[in-house]
Amino acid sequence: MLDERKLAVLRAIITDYVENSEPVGSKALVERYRLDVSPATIRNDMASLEEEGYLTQPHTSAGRIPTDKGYRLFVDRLTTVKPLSLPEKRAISTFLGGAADLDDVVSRTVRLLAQITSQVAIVQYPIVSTAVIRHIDVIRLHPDRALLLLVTSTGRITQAHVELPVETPDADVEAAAVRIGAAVRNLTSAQAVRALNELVRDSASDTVLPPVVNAVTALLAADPTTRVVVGGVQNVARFGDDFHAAMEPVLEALEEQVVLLRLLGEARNDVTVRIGHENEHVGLQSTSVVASGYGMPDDVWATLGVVGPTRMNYPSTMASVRAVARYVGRFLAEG
Amino acid sequence: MLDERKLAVLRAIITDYVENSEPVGSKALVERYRLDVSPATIRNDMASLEEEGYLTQPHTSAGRIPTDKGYRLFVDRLTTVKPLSLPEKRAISTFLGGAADLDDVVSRTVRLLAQITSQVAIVQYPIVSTAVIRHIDVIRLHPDRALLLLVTSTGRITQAHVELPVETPDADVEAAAVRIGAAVRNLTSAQAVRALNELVRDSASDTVLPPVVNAVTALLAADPTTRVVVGGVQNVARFGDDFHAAMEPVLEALEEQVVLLRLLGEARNDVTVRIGHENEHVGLQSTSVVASGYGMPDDVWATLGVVGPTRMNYPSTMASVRAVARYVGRFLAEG
DNA sequence: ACTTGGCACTCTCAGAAGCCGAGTGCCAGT
DNA sequence: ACTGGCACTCGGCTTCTGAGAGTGCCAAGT
Repeated sequence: MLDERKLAVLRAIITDYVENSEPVGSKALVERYRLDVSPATIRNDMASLEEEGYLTQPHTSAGRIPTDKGYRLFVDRLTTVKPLSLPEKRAISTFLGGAADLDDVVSRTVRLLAQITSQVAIVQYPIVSTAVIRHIDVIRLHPDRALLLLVTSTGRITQAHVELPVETPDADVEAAAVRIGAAVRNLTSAQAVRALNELVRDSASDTVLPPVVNAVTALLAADPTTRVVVGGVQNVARFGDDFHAAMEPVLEALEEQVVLLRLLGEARNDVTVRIGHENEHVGLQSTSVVASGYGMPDDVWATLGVVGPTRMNYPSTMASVRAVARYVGRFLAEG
Repeated sequence: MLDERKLAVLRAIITDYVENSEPVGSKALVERYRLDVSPATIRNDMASLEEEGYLTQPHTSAGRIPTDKGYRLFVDRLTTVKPLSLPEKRAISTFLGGAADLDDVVSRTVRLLAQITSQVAIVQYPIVSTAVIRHIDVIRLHPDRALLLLVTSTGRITQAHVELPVETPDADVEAAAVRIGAAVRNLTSAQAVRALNELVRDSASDTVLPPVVNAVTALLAADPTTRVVVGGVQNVARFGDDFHAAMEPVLEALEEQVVLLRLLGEARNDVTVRIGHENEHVGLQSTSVVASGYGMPDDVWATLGVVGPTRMNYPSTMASVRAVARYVGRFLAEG
């Protein structure tokens, strides 16, 4: 059903459509791409491709445009992600190089991604559970309440409130903090939870320890504040003329942390693409998402990616996302 | 030059234009608003108002629309900010009531503001310098580097890195942290800086104290991380049909923290309005900004506000911004 | 001096008509 | 299996037209 030439035709149509945003016809196709056959032949191929759902016509007797299915085939079989050029790599490296702390790394990354892809960038903060705990701190703000701080090796700070028995002396609180700190330092989230369980078992009499430990465990386990940062929203305005209508739902979706987290999907250390209707969220069904996990090899910390129109340059976007993901992972692993 | 009736005409035109987004003519005006004169009379007044720069015509023989100057007069002299209704007040109160920590308060506020005004909301984090220091912490991440944490009474956490002499024992670092903490606890930023100066003077021999103190002072003084949060960006899509062109620069401006901070302006505890070209930023000259400081009476912590089209409902927007600012201030003062 | 009705004028907008051209599908011929 | 030819379709652009809304101005009325 799909011989070589038909695939070439599909590839050419997508390339052309991505570049010019106009339905592409048989004649223009043979002129611009060296297909070495006549327009009539191409027409037959196009009709066949349309039959099978890879192409569609906006209206009778206009050119063809790719469907989501067409893009999918293109991404899966017709393209290879080219590595970035040396200057591009160097640009990424220097741009990230100046980062001071974790916030800075994330915000630089999101700006960088948005800029080099001209799309909307999304970066998830590294997940605490795969990093190592550096420090725990309990700060008494009120007689009956304390602030719990947790610092990880990636520089990330999470916090929670702890209710305390009112009459607890400050010294006891401090002692509890010290004990917990000693117990979990340099452990991963999973190890820390185990260590804390033991700690509580060994000191059942203590009144301060349990509430604090519970709070720490909750922070470690649920990791409820997994944050997502968005950048380059202004690029939505450039998604295309046909986008002016569908713009509001897209902007709306980008405001919802939950939607974004779902969008990035489960983390994997390679580039994944979700095209048009493959996205669950209705507001984003005329967009595509290109995402990638980042972290160390075999240890994914979080995901980053971009959102753009389905009519996007997939090879170059995928290359950019992959490159940025690798650099960020490497950068965080070092510092 | 501006008798009562002309002002009434201007008010009617703005009211009508805000509602219908269409240039308004003399006939429609006398029909919809009880002006008790003939269209011809209104025409004379309109011509005069145009002469003086309060109105303009999109093209000859269309109706008139207000200029920035017209809106300015309207805001300054033709409107009074009405207090919100009881249900509205209650809605604000319950929406903010459930907030857990500072981040939560800010994010709820920005969502609330965006929703009730249908515009883009901007909320600045409370400035550290007017709050009181609750806790200071120094966490050694590397032999030559430590993380400095600063927690204020509003629950805000700021951080910085400190370079340390490599051979410093952990105990010294801890001791320095304790001394500094004791010196500045429950002081405002300004008081703390003074206290730290004394501390350094009294212990000139110490090698650890100075770098840490310097870092703390820098955090307190420069307050470089004054953050701004934006929400309701999807509302830009509703600013109006004529906005599709000017949309990208607006979105771009909303991404720049610096621009936003400038936009909110110096904090004052009442509502200020900046209309169209009164904004410095070129991308925002077809928008208006309604902002207000918030905090305790006579003690402004930060600013919040909304960005919308110049053709907005000023009285209701101003009322909403004022109400939210007051509630947030009160809420933070209590908790 | 202000207000009003009348009137001529301007200019946009919506719809109709018509042409152009790009593109298609199909068929017969190589 | 490919190609050239041909009839056909249909959206987009231009032009034209009429309708309608709105204006500015003037002369007359209060």
